[in-house]
Amino acid sequence: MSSEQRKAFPFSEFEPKWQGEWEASKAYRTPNPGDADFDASKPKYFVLDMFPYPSGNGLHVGHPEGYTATDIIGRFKKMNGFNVLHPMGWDAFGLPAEQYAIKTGTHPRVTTEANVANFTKQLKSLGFAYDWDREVNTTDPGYFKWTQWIFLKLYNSYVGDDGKAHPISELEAQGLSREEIDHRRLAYVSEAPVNWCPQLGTVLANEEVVDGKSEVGGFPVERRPMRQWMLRITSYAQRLIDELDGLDWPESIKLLQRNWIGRSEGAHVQFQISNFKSQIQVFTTRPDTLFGATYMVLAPEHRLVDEITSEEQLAAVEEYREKTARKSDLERTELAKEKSGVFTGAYAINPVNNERIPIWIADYVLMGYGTGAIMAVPAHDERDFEFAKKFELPIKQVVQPPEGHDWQGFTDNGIAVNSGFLDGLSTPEAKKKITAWLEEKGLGKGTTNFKLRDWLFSRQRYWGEPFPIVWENGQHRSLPESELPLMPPTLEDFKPTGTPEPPLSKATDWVQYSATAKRELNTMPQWAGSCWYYLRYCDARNSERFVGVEAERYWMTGSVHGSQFSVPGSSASGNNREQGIENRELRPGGVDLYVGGTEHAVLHLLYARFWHKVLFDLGYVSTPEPFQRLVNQGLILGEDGQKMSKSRGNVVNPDDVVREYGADALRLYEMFMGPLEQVKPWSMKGVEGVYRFLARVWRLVMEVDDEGVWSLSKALQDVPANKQLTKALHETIKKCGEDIEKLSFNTAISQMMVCTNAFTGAEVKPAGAIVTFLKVLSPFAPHLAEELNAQIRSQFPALAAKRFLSDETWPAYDPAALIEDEVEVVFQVNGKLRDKARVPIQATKEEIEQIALASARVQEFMEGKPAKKIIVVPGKLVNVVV
RNA sequence: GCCGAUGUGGUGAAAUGGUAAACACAGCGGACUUAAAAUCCGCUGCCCGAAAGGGCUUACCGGUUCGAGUCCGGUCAUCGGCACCA
Repeated sequence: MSSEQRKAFPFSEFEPKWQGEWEASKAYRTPNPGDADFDASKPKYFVLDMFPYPSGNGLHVGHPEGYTATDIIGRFKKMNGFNVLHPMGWDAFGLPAEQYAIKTGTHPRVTTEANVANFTKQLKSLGFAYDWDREVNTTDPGYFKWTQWIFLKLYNSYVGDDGKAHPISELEAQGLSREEIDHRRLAYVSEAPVNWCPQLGTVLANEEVVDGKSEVGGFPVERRPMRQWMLRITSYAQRLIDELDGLDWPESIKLLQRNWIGRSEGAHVQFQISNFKSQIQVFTTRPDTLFGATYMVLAPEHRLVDEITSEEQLAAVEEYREKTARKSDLERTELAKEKSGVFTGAYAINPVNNERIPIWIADYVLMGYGTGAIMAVPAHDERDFEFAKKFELPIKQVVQPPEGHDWQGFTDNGIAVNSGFLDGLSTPEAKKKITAWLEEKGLGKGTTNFKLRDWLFSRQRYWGEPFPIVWENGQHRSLPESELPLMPPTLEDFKPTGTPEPPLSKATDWVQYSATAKRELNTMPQWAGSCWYYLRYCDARNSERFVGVEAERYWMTGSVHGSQFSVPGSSASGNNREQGIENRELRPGGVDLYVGGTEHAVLHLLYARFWHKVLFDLGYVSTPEPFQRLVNQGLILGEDGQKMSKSRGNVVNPDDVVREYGADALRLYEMFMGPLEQVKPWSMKGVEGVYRFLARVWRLVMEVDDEGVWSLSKALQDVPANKQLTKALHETIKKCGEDIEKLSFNTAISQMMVCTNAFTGAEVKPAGAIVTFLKVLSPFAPHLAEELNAQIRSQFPALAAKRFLSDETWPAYDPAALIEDEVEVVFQVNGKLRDKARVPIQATKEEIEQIALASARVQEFMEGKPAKKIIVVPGKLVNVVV
């Protein structure tokens, strides 16, 4: 549609006008506790979007999907008397900005600023009710000062026996040595094999490596040992699993996190190495199969390999180790099907039967999980089974499967056989008994293992938060808080060095902290800033603290007074959940609703929960969990049903849609497409459909003359709505209110369409009822609703909202208006629909039954047989069974 | 391989165990118009039938129920996640 063509309603005039008025009057400013206009009697509602990375491509149609959903909820809650916190900000550190900067030579701060300006303009053109005074930007020194501050909290904390974070000073008081303390810090330095990506010139977290390639860019990743900063997230593994229980998250996302953390129960078992002093410790989830262990496998990198390898096997072992080391992770997983390995020449003693069993090395045993060594039970483990077949190692049955299963490769529960004192026990019983036996003999111990590894937290980048750490005499120490924020150096050349040496090394002056101390050269990963931004929104301009005490308490718990949490996690148990919803103080999460994509299920959402728990343990926040309710919006596909991408040419630009159909149409369409959580394809025809709907609403109030000038419709009058319109209106108030709570926006919109169609058919338009309708419409299409309200106010000042519709109260529906005198009841014979009739609403069951039996069509299908049974559902149906 | 989600008209979809397909899109017909666009009104799951009407229909098979898109068991397909985790 060209711009010359007349628009169905002048959205391009009134949308910017209202955006300007809302901004000028700070219509969506949200006062904090302590502000003069703060109303402590109102409940709070914190509705959060996953803040965007301001990329150079600008807004994608996927962004407004979640943002419109939260905007509708926020506006609705405000009209229902809540103090609503609905903020927006920028996750602006990160690889793409730096990659772009390297390519173009423009400083990342410059491109980031330009991108933020563009995103801001785009978001403002959509009329979201954000409190822009609370805007945060992770690259702002006033923000990353506190990211660095939280890092110092991690650096200066350890996890005690109670499973909670404590200040490191407690260990100092106990007289622990410097080395012992460094060993316990939540942020620590480790020299370990890490994921190094040569093309990106940085290391990556496990979570950022997909199929052996970098998540950003898809470049190969290799493992190499490097000195890196790690965060001890594994200390929180159990709590990160347990405390999911109290959260209103999709079960699938909870499961994804549980699987990622990967808890498994089993035992550590010690195996003596024959003719050596050393022992091999293995982790197994099946200690009950110990009698079936016929060989052992060490990871090729295992430190005992050097010690135990025999002369004859030395060459073969060395060759195999080198070959494995050269393999990238990708190759190691791709070749997973074919087992490989080499005998070390050494033997271990099986502690239960003193049998000598060979020790092999093989790359199917991973150094990073468990102890990097396994006892192989080929009869009852698929991988061991394959390996044993290939290398002709003995396979010994120790579990009797149920009827009809082959014991070879049987991995489920059964009955222990050939297992001495375990014989006849079921698998769970045998596990218990052997674990007790091992513990008694000092040969092993029941243990829990997690797949989750500690979080690799340093990157060799320029565009990230510098660590507030200096090195002196080979030791690290933290900067005092007074030196925060630690600004990055102003580098002209921020390109990677081509070696693992970070680019900050080029800032030689900056690096030299003092005559004897140098700064840490790594920077933090992009996730750092997004781990706590929701807290900053509560008090975004606070320069004294990362978030004010009262602001945090109010927005996270709703309480203006003390915190209710004394024992972390205890309130998060399933039993308290129902109560917790009643009594919001008992809910573990602070943010009432968090909407964003699934792609953050295990990255951002896990990291943020971890930081939040540390801050909670240390007493800096009031809730054990950050996000109470999480909703994932579904991906929007291109018109061709494929994922939108430049190469496919199916990308829809929200700016184009706003230009041609207006912001309200874009908002409404994205909500009308289907359920929020569903994946759904874009359709421009669909946009036109909601655009037509908005035009119909417009024409309820406005009419056009021959010159194309719009004026208030003469059909609009100050008269009460008739019974039929009143019913349509009140049904709409009811259904939209309920649907918004359920996030069922598509059905709310269809109800508004039904209502509008009813009003369109009426000759006289009752102005008061239309204003009520506009209130219901306003969270969805705020510009149109505001404009029509203002138009109506010009002639019927008593009927319209005085200032903005968002200041109005959500209308109440009258249940009496919904009731009709007569209802249609359907008559079934043997469950098949045969007739219908309108009956008075107060008709008794007996009366309805009589009407049904009197129906000629019912009688015809009863074929003269007597009714065996008659089911009457008042107001609905009668089913006659013959 | 394991885990999860989803299967309803030509399309997006709707349906507290109670009239399947609301609301839209597309299509068809009509009104207005010199004409078109826009707007307004009507029709539109499939099969048989001139019609009245009848039969069938929520991926497939079976079960529970007076009654199943909805609940239970099984099968298949698509999408997403994880994947040598001992």
